[in-house]
Amino acid sequence: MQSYNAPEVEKKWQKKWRESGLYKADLENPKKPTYYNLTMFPYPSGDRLHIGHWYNYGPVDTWGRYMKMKGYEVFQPMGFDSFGLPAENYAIKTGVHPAETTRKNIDKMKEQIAAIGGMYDLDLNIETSSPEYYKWTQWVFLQLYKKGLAYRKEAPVNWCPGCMTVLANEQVNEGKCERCRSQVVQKNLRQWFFKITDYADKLLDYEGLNWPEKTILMQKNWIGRKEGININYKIKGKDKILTVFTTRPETNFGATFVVISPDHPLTLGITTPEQKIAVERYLEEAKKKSELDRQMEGRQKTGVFTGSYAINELTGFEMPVYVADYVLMGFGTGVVVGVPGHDLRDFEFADAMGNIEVIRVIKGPNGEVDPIRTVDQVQEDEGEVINSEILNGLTPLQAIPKMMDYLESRGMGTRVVNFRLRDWLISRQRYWGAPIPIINCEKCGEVAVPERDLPVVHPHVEDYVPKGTSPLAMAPDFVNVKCPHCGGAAKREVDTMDTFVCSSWYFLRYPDANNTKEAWGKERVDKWMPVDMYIGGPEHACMHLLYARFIHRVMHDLGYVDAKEPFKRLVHQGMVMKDGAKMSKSKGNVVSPDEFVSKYGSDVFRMYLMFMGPFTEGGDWNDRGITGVARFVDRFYRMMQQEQEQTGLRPGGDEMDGIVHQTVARASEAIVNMTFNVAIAALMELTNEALQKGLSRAQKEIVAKVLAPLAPHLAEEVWAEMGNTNSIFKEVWPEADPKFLVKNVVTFAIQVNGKLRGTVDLTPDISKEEALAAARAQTNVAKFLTGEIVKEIFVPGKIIGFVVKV
RNA sequence: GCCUGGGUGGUGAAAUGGUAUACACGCGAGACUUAAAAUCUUGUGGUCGCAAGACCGUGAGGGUUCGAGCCCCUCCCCAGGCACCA
Repeated sequence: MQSYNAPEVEKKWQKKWRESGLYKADLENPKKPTYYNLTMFPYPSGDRLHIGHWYNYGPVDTWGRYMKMKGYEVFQPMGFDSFGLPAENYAIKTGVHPAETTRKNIDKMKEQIAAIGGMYDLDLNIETSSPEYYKWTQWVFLQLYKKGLAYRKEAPVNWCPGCMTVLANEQVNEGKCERCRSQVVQKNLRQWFFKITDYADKLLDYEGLNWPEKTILMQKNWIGRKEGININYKIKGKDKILTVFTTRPETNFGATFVVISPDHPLTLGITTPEQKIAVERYLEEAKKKSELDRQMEGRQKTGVFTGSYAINELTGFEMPVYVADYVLMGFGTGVVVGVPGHDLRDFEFADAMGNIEVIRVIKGPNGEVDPIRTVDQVQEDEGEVINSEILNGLTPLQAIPKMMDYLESRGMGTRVVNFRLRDWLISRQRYWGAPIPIINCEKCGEVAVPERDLPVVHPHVEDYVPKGTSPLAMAPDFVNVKCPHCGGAAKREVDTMDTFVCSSWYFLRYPDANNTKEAWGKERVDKWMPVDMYIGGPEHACMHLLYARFIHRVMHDLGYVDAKEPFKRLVHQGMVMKDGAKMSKSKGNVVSPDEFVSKYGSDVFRMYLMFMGPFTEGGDWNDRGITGVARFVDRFYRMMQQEQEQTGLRPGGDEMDGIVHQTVARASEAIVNMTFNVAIAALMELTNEALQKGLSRAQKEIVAKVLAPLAPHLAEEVWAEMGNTNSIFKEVWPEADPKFLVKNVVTFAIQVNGKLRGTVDLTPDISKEEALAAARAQTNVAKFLTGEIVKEIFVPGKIIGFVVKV
């Protein structure tokens, strides 16, 4: 008997698969139902593939191969997200131009990915930094621009001093740069934005999507839709009106102050001469405060009285108007009405100011009606509305619509919907990104580059180290152009696009990657979109996955693609950690797959990663268990060889048919659930059994097919050794035949008062009476049936139970 | 603080309300071997017991049920997300 030589066998099949076109889908004329199986494309890294890549690409390929055997035309492409900070930073570090390092890294990475032995189509040459690709990224920009969805404005933006560029809100985490962890500062800059807020409502529609609830929830929270009402308050003695946004108008009888944001345009206008100096000083200080300072302050409230009063028309109460930096200009109207009795922040502010009246308008949990004095008495929800005339006796939930109707009918307010989502800031002051196809002409102003002039070629610049303004500005040939409109002297936009723009449409390019006339052909793409399965890390929930949905939806609205949503089913792989921490070079805890792959082979490594636990959960890496999978591969190979060197083993009989078909059922279910660990366990059990009892050839064929998606090389090898000349991946996934799943003996558990007292082997279709009798016959059961039997339980095939009164 | 997931042997982990701990690692014992490795066989939640078996056991405490890892309530811990968003 010959032992299994993984390195040799794996190389052989990888070559054969590549040559036979196993990795290719018939994109033009798929003859089977299409299945677009996609993993988030990687950025080209100078390092070797890490465990995270394998943890992702192995199981995705397993899924793709499974679907292929289920009869689908599977399209499983892979490209490279090659513009952006990782490539650029790598270039800065090595001192080699990013164009060069990117090229080299992609070529190297392609080889490594091929060595996994996945059926990824790597030949489509999708690289976001190639002119053939970014031409169409620029085209996408122009479509948005034409629709008024790309615009430029001066606004306070997040500036990362480490990366020397602005960042989108989504890229700021706890006030720090998502990438380099530098403290982000606010700057006023004129920048390009995509109007993703116009799509806020559309993006909240997840109908028909098979996505993790958690991801949907995260996006929903990020979009942050809030229904409320804008209430107008007159300023006493002034011809000015302050509009506040609130979602809790039912507490308005308890409103006793108003707070305006320091950034609000009316702040100084409503300040009285006596308060002017104090307010101006406060505004100065607020401006100086960094994000870090604010975090240090925590919830500690500061503020200054403006000297003005807003009139609460409901009560006639004259509400002092304060300016305070806890009120953000970016949300609602930048003005807040304070109900200190029923909002924690409002109470904290009132408390900090000292002389603000607190009125109770909701009964306490124990029916309290006395005034609220301390923070822990503040009652934010539930209860019964009191001291509120028309609303008395209602719950807050009932009172809200009534109050809104009331305010609207008297012209005091208007219902509005607000979102937490901000527009997507896409300009970057960095070198390695797609140029924004805009020309600034002194005469004509902002002019879009005509589509026929695309691509705006990314200029070669030697000094690309970030300085705070785009390095593209250092290329005079790039910057100075003729205005496409008037022919006069003009200058190009020098900022580049956020790489998330590049990655928000690449899945539309894959099926039509060589199209030179359009970004994609609609007919072709409609055959493949939406992506049937999209797999990637959960960290993209509110970035890539939101941006991609947005851009795709815009393209849908413009008629370029039929599908509304880009990703039908979404799965997040878990993260592989080491000693409870993220693997990173700085921590020095990076585990390289290479030594394991060369020692055990790709199949074993892939299976071990899957066997560690559920795919979506990831886990802590340790190499102790990999021998178990390696042993399984040897045992499996031996099991498959046994027949060829028949050693008197009985070719599998009925019993093995049952086990084989049960394995088919269990493994199929596990693969569909992405719990590959369970599928592998099922095959291990079968192998342990079959090594004792032997398998018939028909049984072996079934078993090889079940193994195929999990250990493709090994399965293909044993398939060939059985004398088959076609690829096992051209075979149809086996179905569990119910006739083999029926057992003629099942073990029933016998319970007395729910406690296990014995088991008994019976036919599955036995009658209740017979089963109960058989159970009673057991001495150990009879022992516990001393009292009066009040109930007898019979669950066919499973449980025989007695309930005894004690 | 709020919103999500999770807490099961020494370890990674299985379990449509029905025999908890499948599968694997590790460990113990044995076989093969001059020996070791590899491989094979076998045992392996805890306590008591020669055994049959009994009792306890899925983060803690309650509840529903003949029966709960699973459903309900309260709490603790861990991970992820959001966070002065009105």
